[in-house]
Amino acid sequence: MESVFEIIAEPNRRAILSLLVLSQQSVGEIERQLRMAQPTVSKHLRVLREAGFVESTVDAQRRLYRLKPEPFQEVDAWLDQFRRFWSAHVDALERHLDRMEESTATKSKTRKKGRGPNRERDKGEGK
Amino acid sequence: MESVFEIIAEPNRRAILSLLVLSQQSVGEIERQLRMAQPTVSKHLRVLREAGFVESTVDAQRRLYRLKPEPFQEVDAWLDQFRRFWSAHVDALERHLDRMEESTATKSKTRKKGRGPNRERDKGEGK
DNA sequence: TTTTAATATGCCTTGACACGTATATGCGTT
DNA sequence: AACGCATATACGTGTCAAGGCATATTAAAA
Repeated sequence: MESVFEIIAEPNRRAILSLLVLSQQSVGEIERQLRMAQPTVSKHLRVLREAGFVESTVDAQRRLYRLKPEPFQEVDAWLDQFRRFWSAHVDALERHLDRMEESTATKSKTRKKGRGPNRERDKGEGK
Repeated sequence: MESVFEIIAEPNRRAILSLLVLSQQSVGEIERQLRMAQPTVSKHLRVLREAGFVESTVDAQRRLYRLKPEPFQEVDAWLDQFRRFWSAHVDALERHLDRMEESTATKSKTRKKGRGPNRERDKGEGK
C-alpha cells in the first residue's frame, strides 16, 4: 500500500472520503450511511489514517474521523504535469468550436469564459 | 480494472504516462527508457488504451502512443470536491503564519501570493 | 521468400488485498 | 462487577492483477 494512488483506487475508500468531506463522522455513522460491515469500515479507516488521509479523535467510545489535506494535494501535484497538456487540447477544441460558431452566424456569446476545466491553472504561455 | 483510479494506481503505468506527456513514444522507446520488459510495456499500454489514457497510430512496424486528456480530467473532477476543503486548511495555515510573522517583526513580504496549492481554483466564497 | 525487427498475446505463478466471521479491547452505564 | 455499545484486530479464504517466458502476428529488409 505504497502510494496515495493505491489508497484511492479502492471504491469504498473513495466513498468514505466523499462522506467525510461533508463533516467528520464516527465509524458507526459511516457504517450505516455506506451500508458496509463495521470491520470493513474500520479496516479502510486504518489504511486511510496510515496514509494520512484522515485523522481521528476520541469521543467516549466513539472515534470521530475527519479529512487531512496533504495526500489530496499530492495527487493534485501529480496531475499538474498533465494540465498543460490537456488544456492545450481543450484550447484546440475551443478554437474548433469557435470556428464552427463563426461560420454558423454568431448566435450568442455563451462561452469565452467558463468552459474547459480550470483554465486559470495554466501558468503562463497560454496561446 | 474498473476505474481510472485503479489504472493510475500502478507505478509503471504512471511512469509511462509521465513519459508520454513529453512527447509520443514507440513501445521500444518506452521499453528502453523505463527499463521494462517489452511484454510488460505492451500490457500496460493495452490497459491504458482501453481506459482512454492513450491512443496509438501505426508507423510501419512501430506503434506510436500518445496521451489523451479525458481520464485525467476525470481524476481532476473527483479531486474537485476536496479542493474547497483543503484550501480552507491552507488558508488557516496562512493566517497562522501571518500572525507569527507579524509578532516576529515584519521581515519581508515574501508571501501573500504564491503559497498554497492553486488558490485560483476556489470558485467564489473564499474567506 | 526467408529472415529480422517491432509489437501483441497466451499461459502460469505468485502475491496482495478485500471481505466475512469471530473475537478482543475499551469505555460508559447500571 | 457485570453488561452492553462502539470500535479494533486476527485469521482464513477467494479473487484478481502483474510479471516472466514463450509464442504469435505483422511489416520491413535482404
